[in-house]
Amino acid sequence: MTSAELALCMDTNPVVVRRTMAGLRDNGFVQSEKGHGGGWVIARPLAEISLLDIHESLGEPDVIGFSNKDEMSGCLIEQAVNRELDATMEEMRDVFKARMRTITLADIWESVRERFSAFHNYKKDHSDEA
Amino acid sequence: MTSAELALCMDTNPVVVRRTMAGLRDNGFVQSEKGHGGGWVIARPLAEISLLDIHESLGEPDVIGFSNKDEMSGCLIEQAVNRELDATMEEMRDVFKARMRTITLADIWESVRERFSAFHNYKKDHSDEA
DNA sequence: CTTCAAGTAACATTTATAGTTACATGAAAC
DNA sequence: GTTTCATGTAACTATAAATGTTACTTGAAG
Repeated sequence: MTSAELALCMDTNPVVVRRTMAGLRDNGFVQSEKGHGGGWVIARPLAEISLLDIHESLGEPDVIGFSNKDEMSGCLIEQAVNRELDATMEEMRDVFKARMRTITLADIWESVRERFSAFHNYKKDHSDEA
Repeated sequence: MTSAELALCMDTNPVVVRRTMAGLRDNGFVQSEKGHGGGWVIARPLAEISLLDIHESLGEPDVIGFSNKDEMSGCLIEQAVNRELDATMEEMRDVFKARMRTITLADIWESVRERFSAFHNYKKDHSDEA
């Protein structure tokens, strides 16, 4: 698919798509081609791409919604609170990574297929109603 | 202490202090008085104020640094990813709350005292050097 | 009745993220 | 080969959330 097509799907801009995909390309998860017939293809089996791979390829944006206002504060109270918060943030990041590591795009795709089947069967079972 | 004094300590603005303290006051953890000699006092023993109490009093700002772009998306793939992310976010929030619940201001204060003593003893032991 | 301090609404500033424009690079089609 | 299509990327703009500020009101003590 081209960046323009992906941008349409994701309701965003082709340049944003390219920026986002750049990290995935650098890490070998997708490939891009210029010119006629160009665009993006997935470069590895879905089962070999974890959500953690993607997160890391996107530059590991911090998954914690708070941070120490001043890491080098001279305030002893602030330091004491920061020690607790730092430990908490580490534990939260570990939880995040542990989960993301185990989930692959193959899992996501399978999850999509299951839901789609359920929807399809529901429609079939109820097609003669009302 | 007055809001102005606290603002100086925290390198911020008196109004910001009042806004922030408002939730703590509404939940009974601090009290405020107007006029001469007014200001803020802590209304309960430090051991009875947990970091979770404070977090909740501050309106439970979300501790997760990411979110589902579109919770009601019709895209089956986005939904599948969101199911995984939602479960992850829940687990991360649980980790956060579990920790914050067990830490009280008394713990923080004790931690400050320990560090201060260590610093004080270090200075005493090295006061005749250089 | 003056002074001090919180309460609060309205506004301004800042910062990070996302979106956009513009142009360069390179590959296929004609 | 030159036109077309698509990525690569820098620079700029817009948007939104958090924080800071101003201005004014309420209420208590001197």
